[in-house]
Amino acid sequence: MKLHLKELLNPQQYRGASILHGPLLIIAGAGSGKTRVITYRIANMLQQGIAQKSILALTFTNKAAQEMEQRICAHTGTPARQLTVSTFHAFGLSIIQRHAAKLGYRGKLTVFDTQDIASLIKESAREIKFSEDRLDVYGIAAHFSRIKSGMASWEGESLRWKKLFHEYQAHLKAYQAVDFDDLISLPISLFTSHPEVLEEYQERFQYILVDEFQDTSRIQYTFLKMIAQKYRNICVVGDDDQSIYSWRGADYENISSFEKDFPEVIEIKLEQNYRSTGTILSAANQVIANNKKRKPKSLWTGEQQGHPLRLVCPEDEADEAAFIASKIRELKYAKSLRYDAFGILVRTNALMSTIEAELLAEQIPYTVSGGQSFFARKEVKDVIAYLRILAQPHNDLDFLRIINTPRRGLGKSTIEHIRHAADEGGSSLFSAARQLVNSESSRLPDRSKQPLLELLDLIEETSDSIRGSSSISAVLQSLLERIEYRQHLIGEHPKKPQLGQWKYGNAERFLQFLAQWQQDSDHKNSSLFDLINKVSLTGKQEPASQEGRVNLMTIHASKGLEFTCVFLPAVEQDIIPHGRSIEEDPGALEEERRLFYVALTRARQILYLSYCSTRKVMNEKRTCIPSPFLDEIPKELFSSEEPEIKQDDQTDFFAALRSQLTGS
DNA sequence: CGAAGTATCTTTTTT
DNA sequence: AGATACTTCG
Repeated sequence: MKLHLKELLNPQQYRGASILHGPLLIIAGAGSGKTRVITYRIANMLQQGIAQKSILALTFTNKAAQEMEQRICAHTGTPARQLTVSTFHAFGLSIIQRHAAKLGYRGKLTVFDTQDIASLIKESAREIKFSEDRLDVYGIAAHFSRIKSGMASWEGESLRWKKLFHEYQAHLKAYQAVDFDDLISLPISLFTSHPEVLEEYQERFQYILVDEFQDTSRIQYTFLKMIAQKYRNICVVGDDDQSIYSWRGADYENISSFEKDFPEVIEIKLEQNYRSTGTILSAANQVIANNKKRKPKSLWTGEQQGHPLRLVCPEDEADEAAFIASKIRELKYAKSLRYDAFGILVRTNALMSTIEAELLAEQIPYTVSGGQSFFARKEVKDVIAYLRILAQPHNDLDFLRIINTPRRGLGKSTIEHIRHAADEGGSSLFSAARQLVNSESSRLPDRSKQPLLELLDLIEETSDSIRGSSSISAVLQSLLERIEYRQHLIGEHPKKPQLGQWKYGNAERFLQFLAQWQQDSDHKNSSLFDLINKVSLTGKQEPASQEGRVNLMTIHASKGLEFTCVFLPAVEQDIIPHGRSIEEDPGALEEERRLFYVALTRARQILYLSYCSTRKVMNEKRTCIPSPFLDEIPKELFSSEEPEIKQDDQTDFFAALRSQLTGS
C-alpha cells in the first residue's frame, strides 16, 4: 500500500509525519489530528524501510497503545509484529523482567497495584510496631511514591516515615514485587549501573515516539532521555493545555526541558481543529485563555458555527440524570445518532452512580470506563487473590486476603498465631500455617485447626491441578464452587439477593476474561505471572468494549476521545474546580481549568452543560453554586433549552439563573 | 475466640 | 451510601 501523505495531511501534519530524523516537538491542540499524524508518521517510517523493531512508541494507557497499533496496521496493511507500542509502565516492566537478576530479583515479578500497596504498608507498619494515631495509608503511599520518583525528599514531618519506608521496600523485595514507581525507577538504576544494558536499548530503539508528552513525569522524562540520547530521533507530541495529571507527577515543564536538552529540535504546531464546531471551539478557547501558564496558541476551525451550547439547571442530580437520559433518546432519534455518539463526562467517579442507575432504568445501553476498574471490584479481587496464591503461595498479602473469605472461622487470633510462627521461623504465613497444622504441640485451638487444614489442602490441591490443566479458568471455577463463593456473596447482602448475584456475575466475567486470554494465541507461552501483571497494568479496561453504547466516564478518562454529543453534568463550584484540589493547592485552579477545557473539546457538534440547584453529597443535601468557569464562556454562545425558540429578550442569562437559584 | 452490630469517615483525578 | 474500625454479644 502506497501512502500519499501530502494528500492525506495538511502541511503542518505532513511535516510531523515526514521529518523522521532528529528531535521533533509537535504541539498538537485539541482535535488537531494528532493521532492521525502519529500513526501516519509510523506508517511512513515503515515505508521508508525503517525496521519495525527499532521503533518504540510510548503512550500512557493501554487503550491508547492498542488503538495506535490498530491504526498503524490499517495504514500499512501489514501486522506490526515487531513494533513496540507500549505504555511507559509496561515497557519498564519488560526491561526489569529481562534483567531481573541484575537488579537482585530471582525469577518472576509481580506488580502491586494501589490496594496491594496499601495493605503492604499496613503490614510493614505492624511489623516494625510503627504506631500512629491514625495511619493514613493512602497519604503515606503517595509520599513514598514521590520519594521514589524524586519529587520529594526526607525532611521535616515526613522523616517519621523513613523507617517505615525501608521496611516497605524490604517487604516488596521479599515478595518479589514492584510498585508502579519501580517500573520507571528500576530501569533507570539499571541503566546507570549497567551502561552496556543502556547501550543495548539505545541501539535497539533508534526511533522513539511519545504521545501525550505533557503527561510525562520528571522521572519518565529522564528515562526517555537516556534511551534517546544516542540517536536523538525522538518525536514527542503533546499539548500543555491538556496537562491534567500533575497530581501524579506529570510536569509539562518537560516540554521546556526537551527544548533545552535537544537544542536542535524542530517544532511544529498543529492549530487547525477538525473536531468541533466553531461555537464549541470558541467556548473552549475563551476558557483556556484565562490560564496564565501556557504556550500561546490559537486553535481555529474551518467548520460552521453549529449549534449553540445548552445550559440546563435541573433541580437535583436525579433530575439531571433523567434529563440526560431523555435527551439522549430524543437526539438519537432526531439526528439518527448511534448510542456511541454520546459521551457523558463527569469530574468524579461518585457522580457516575446516579446517571448509571438512570440509564439502566431507561434501558439505554452504556459503558463506563475510567473510574473503578472492573478488576478493582472486590469480588474480582478475591478471585485474583486466589489465583495469585496458587501461583505464589508465599505471598502473605494474598494469604491474608483469602484466609477468611469466605468466612471459615479463622479470625484475628488465629492469624496472630500464624504470624507469630512465621516470624519465628522466618517463613511465609503459608508455610507457618502448614507447620502449625501438622505439629501436635501447637497452641492452635482445634476449632481453627480443621478449617485451616482444609484451606491449605485446598490451595495445594488446586495448585497441583492447575499445573495439570489446560484451562486456568475451569480450575478456578471449581475452586469457587468448592468454597461456595456464590453463597458467600449472596450472604453478604442479606437484603439484596440480586446484588450478590450480580457480584458473582462479575466473578464469572473475570473467569471468562481469563479463558479468553489463555486462548489468545499471543499468550500461549505466557505464565500465570504474565497474566496477573497484565491485570494490574491494564487497570481500566472492561473485558469487552462495545459499540453502540453511550459512554460514561470521568473527564480524565475521556482524554483523546471525541463524541458527537457531549453531556457535562455537575458543572458546579467545588466539583469542577474541585474543592479539595483547590484547598490543597490554590495553583491547581489552572489545572482544573484545563480539565474543563479537555471536557469541552471532546464534543464535535452538541454540548450540554448542566448544574443542579441541590445535590446529595455524602448523604447530605447541599445547595449548589454554578461553576465559575461557566462565566468564562461568552454567554452569546448559549441558547435556552428549546432549540427552536430564539433568545431575544435574554437580559443576563447567568444572573437570571442565579437569582432563580437563591430565591428557591 | 469469632461473628454480628455500631460508629465513623470518606476518594478527585490513575499508571 | 458503603466500607472500614471499633464494640459488644454468644
